[in-house]
Parts: sequence; C-alpha cells; structure tokens
Amino acid sequence: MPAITLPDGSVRSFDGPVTGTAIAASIGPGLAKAALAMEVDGRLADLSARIDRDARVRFITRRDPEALELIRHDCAHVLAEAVQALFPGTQVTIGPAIENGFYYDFARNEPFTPEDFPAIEAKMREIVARDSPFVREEWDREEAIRYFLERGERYKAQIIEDLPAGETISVYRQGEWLDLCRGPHMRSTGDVGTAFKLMKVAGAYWRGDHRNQMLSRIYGTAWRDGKELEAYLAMLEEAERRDHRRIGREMDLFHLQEEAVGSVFWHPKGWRLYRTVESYMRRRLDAADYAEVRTPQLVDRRLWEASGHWEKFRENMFLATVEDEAEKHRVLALKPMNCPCHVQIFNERLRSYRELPLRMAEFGSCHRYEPSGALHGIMRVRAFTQDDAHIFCTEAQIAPETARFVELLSTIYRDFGFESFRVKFSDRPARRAGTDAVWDQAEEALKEACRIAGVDYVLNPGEGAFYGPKLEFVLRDAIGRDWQCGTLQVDFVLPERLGAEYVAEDGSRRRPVMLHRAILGSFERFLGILIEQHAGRFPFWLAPVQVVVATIVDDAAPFAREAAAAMARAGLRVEADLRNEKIDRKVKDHIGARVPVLAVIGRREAEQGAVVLRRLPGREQELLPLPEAVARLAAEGTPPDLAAPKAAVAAA
RNA sequence: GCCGACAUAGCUCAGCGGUAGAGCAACUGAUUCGUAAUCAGUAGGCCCCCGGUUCAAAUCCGGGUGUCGGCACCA
Repeated sequence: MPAITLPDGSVRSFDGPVTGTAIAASIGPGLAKAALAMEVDGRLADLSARIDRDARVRFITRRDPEALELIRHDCAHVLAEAVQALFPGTQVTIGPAIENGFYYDFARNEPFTPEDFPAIEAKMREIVARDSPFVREEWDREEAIRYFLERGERYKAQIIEDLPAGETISVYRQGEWLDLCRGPHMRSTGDVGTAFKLMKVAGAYWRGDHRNQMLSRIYGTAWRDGKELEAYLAMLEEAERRDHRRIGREMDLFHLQEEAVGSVFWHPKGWRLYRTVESYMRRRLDAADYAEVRTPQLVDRRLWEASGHWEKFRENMFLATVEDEAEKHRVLALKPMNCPCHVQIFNERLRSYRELPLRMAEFGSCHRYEPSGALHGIMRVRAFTQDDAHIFCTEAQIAPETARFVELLSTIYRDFGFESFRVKFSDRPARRAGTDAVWDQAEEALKEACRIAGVDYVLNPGEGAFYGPKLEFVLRDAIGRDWQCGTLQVDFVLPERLGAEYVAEDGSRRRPVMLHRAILGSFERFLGILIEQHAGRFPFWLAPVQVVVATIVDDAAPFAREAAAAMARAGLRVEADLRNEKIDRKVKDHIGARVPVLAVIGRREAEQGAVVLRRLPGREQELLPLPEAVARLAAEGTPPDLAAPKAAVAAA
C-alpha cells in the first residue's frame, strides 16, 4: 500500500506497487503527457519504474532542469544506434550527457569525419520519429558479458566486468537496438525531440588514460527545443567573435610565429595593455606589503636537484648548455617556477621571526616545455610571466595570511570586471614530495585557514601541486566560461629541502612555511581572459588606445594635433586620425578598432577650441571645451586603485 | 605527446593537374566632406617546408613543421 507524497505535500495511496506512469495518470492527463521521468526520494528514475513502498515523488517534465540531462543522455543512445546502423562493426563504449550536450565514444578503425554527420543526423531523426519506448531490463552479469562478447562489443563486456559485484546490470532497449546503461531514460526516443546537432569529432582515450587505445568521439548538443538550440549556437558564435586570438590580431596586440612556438610577440598596443595591468598589480602588491624581487632566468641544475624539480618536473624544463670546453659540463635550466630562487633570497642571511610573514613578490618570467597539443593562443604558452609571490610564515600565520590574500584577490578581480569566483581545494596528488605526515599537516592547515577566512570551496581530489595542497580560484566570464587564475599553495616541503630557517622568539631555529600564491596566474593567460571577457572593448582605464582625435576637414588638423598632445600630457593613451576620409568612415573604423572614445574636431570646434566626445560604439555626442574634455577623460582613465581615495576625498 | 582537420596576398577566403584570383586592408591621385564604408588608379604571392609521381604540381603521394578542435597535461 505505497503512499506517494507529491511536492505540494499531498499524499496518494495505491493498492499495490505502482509505476510513475500510473501515478501521473492518476493525477491528470496533462501531467501524464508531460512527465518524462521522475524523482523518487531524491533519485532520478524511469517513469516505468515500480514503487512498492512509501516515497516522495516528483515528476520531471521538459521544463525541469533535469530534463536537459535526460534529453542529452537519450540523444547519445540515439546517436549510438544511428552509428551502428550506418557503420556496421563499430563498437560502442560510453556516451554521457555533458555541459551543453553529450558525446559518444566509438571504437572503429576508421575515424568519423564531419562529412558523416548529415547521414548520421538523418538516421537519428528517423529513430526519434520511430518513437520506440525505452525498455529497461535487468540482466544476469555473466549472461550480459557473454551477450556483448558474442556481438564483438569488447568494451561493453569490459565495463560490466569492472562493475562492482552486486551492482545491478541493466540494459535499455529502444526498438531492435539496446545498450548497457544505468539509466534512467525518458519514455521513448521521441522524447528526445529534434533540437540536436552533431558538433565535432575528436579522439579520446579509452577511460581517459593516454596509455589506452584512442577512440573516436562524436560530440553533439541537444536542447529542449529549437529556440534553445539556436541560442546555444549563437553563444558559440559570440565566443568565436570574442576569441582572443582573433581580437589580438584585429587590435594589433600581439602575434605568434613558428620560430618561437609558445612565446608571445607583444606589439606596441598589446604591450601597453600588459604594462597597464602590470603597473596596477605592482601598486596593489606594494600596498599589501609585498617586497618585489627579481631572480635569474638560467639556474644551475644543482638548485633544481635540491628543490626536487629535477626529479619531479624535469620533463617540463628547458635546458641550456654552452660550447665552451671549460663550461661544457654545466647544465643550466630556464626556471619553470620562481620558488627555489626566492628561497635563495630568504636564505641569504639569518632571518628572525620578527620578519615573518615575509611576502616576496616577483613578476617572474618562466619557461615550461608544455606538450604541443596543450598550446592555445596566449592562454597556454611555454614562456609566461607569473604574478608570483611566496609568503614565508609560521604555521600560525597561515590562516590570517590566507584571509588577507583572499581579500586582496577579490578586490583585484572586481577591478578587472569579474564579479565572482569559485574556489577549489586540491589535495595530495599521486606523484608528490614529502611524507604523508607532512601532507596531513599541510592539508589540515589550509582547511583551517579556509574556515577562518570564510572561504567556501569544493574538493578537487588528487589535484594538488607535488609539494603541497592548493586553493584554486576560478573566474566566470561574461559568457559563462570558467577560468582558473589565482592559486594559494601551502608548502612544508620546499623550505625543508632547501634548508630555509629563521630564529624563533626563544632563540631556536625553525622552518618557515611557504605559501605560493598568484592572483592573475600568468599575465599571458590573464590578458587572454581579459580580452575575451570584454570582447576587446576594455574598460576605459585598460584600453590600449583610449581616445582617437579625428578631424572632419584638413583645416582642423593643427588644433587636432594640439588636442591630442594635451591629452597625452594628461597621461591618456591617444592617437590622432588626420586621414583624408569622411567622418562616417572614421567613426566606423574606430568602432571596429574598439576605441572607447572618439574626439571629433571640425572647423567649428577648431575655431572655438573644443572637441565633440563620442563614446563608441554609442551615438551620443557631447561638445566640451578642450581643457574640460581632457580633465574629464583623465579622471575616467585613472586606474580603480588610484581613483578610490580620490573619490573619498571628493566626498569628504 | 595522441586522434582528426587545416596551411594560397597584411586579413577573410576562392581556385583542386595546364600562365595565381576576389573582397577588405595598403599605396597614389582626386575630393574637404558634420558622426557606422567618397571615387579612381597602383602595387602586392618560394600557393608552409623537404622529397616523390608526371611532359606539366598550389592542386596527386610521402615525410616534416605549425595552427585549429578534442583527449591527455595545465598558469
């Protein structure tokens, strides 16, 4: 006599075991038609599942968030059937729903190409139109393995073999075709609908392990309806328009070339942007009591052996030698990290507890040999500059330093236009230095610090650095993509390995703890993110070209030059456009170049010593005397960390 | 690094065995114009590199390199 409690609190009793389909029907024909699946005591289940005891039941309709996941998962099954129908001999493996869609990994000698998509999609539409019910069956383990092996489905058989003993083996039929699957599924293939599209093919390792066979993966996207699909495709187009590689070229910020793979050639405008960000960061670090240092690029392997990098990180390091006979034996490495060098400065003389916490910062230029496939524009490169710092402190200072750091990082992200971030806590990786006892200590200290600093995090198991656990700060950009930038890592290992110590209050020698921390991560990566976040239309204080002074007639040129010079003297980044072109053309060009302000000067303005300011890409115009225009723009161009006190003064 | 695709003018791309093309940008000239493309002309190419097939290769084949999309890796 199961009593079913619905989300509105009402209870319905049934005489015996009852399916979701029957419950929905008992509630009303509308729901019976709309229900795709259900949630029983918080767990998603097929509508056809029988409930034989009291339970809370919620029906999932197309409008519910869970529906998308169901649609995508079912769509993956439809894809798999279509592929096996069109390409006999292809083995199926797994096909989960993912963010924005789904994929299915196939084992086939010949990889798929996008040219195969139209045929596959057509077959998928047939399967959806066929509207075959998804029918769940539970099979005996051995029988299931035999069944799949007989059909040459070695991967499926492998999956079953690796399932824990006692796990129910379920398969889902859709017409003639079936797949091993945990479920749940919607009622039938028809519920998938037609708002899906195959997106791309890619290789993917079986079980994500690079030692395994490469499978052929087909990615697709699927939505509730055509409108959602359109919106998603439009978002992808927007992402493409924002691509920092495209904008970098269009705005003449930087380029990359074969002779320096993974290193950026910064052009004047890009470097201006870089310097604006760097100057801002330097002021923020100065204000936060960091001491900036500069350490060598090329360092003898002996230091890397001592630090542990030679053992744990060598495959990522660039090595350098010289021809000179006397020096031939010496192996130098381009530094991949700054920490060992910072410890050298710490160790250079005896340190007192009074100096702690000692915050040592460096805009540290690092080189790492990254796998070729990892390179991506200026976001993933082999030569980059970290906004790196190491805080030498006592264990008791870990928590307050963490709080201080999170505070600094939040305000910096806000200044760059990012309103929120998430935090991940990464604990000990398989490949690591230091004993388990030290790791216990470090992880505990960092958790405690989060508690005290009020930082909420999600656990990211096994992803820590080789020397310590870390917090990772993840930004979300304007179109919803996540970027990991900041990091804070607790390190008990390196001070030990490199023999760092200080004299404590009682005169004894103690080991400091090192906190490795970065806010932007690397300038290259962060500037890429910044470009995409703002689609190249930077806030005024960051724009590489803030103002273009544009003339309407040649007669206005002398005053335009004067105006541009006055702006430059006020610290503005300004260019003059004196070309013999119509003003319409100049407006269009500078909108295209993402210039934030156009200062237009015609004959009238030249005569009265004024400019017309137009905020691009907007249309409003404002006529101002030159000195006022300069003052106003200069105020607007003041970086946020310098502007704040000024505003406070004005308010007082 | 692995799988796949791609590489032609500064940019975006067409050409796919028979003399290398377009649009935009650039340059020159005319025009002096009031807020999202003025007109005319000129110039611009080791068709990524190295081999091979062919009477003939940008085009077909092999090998490199790089880029792009994933995977793996990661700031």
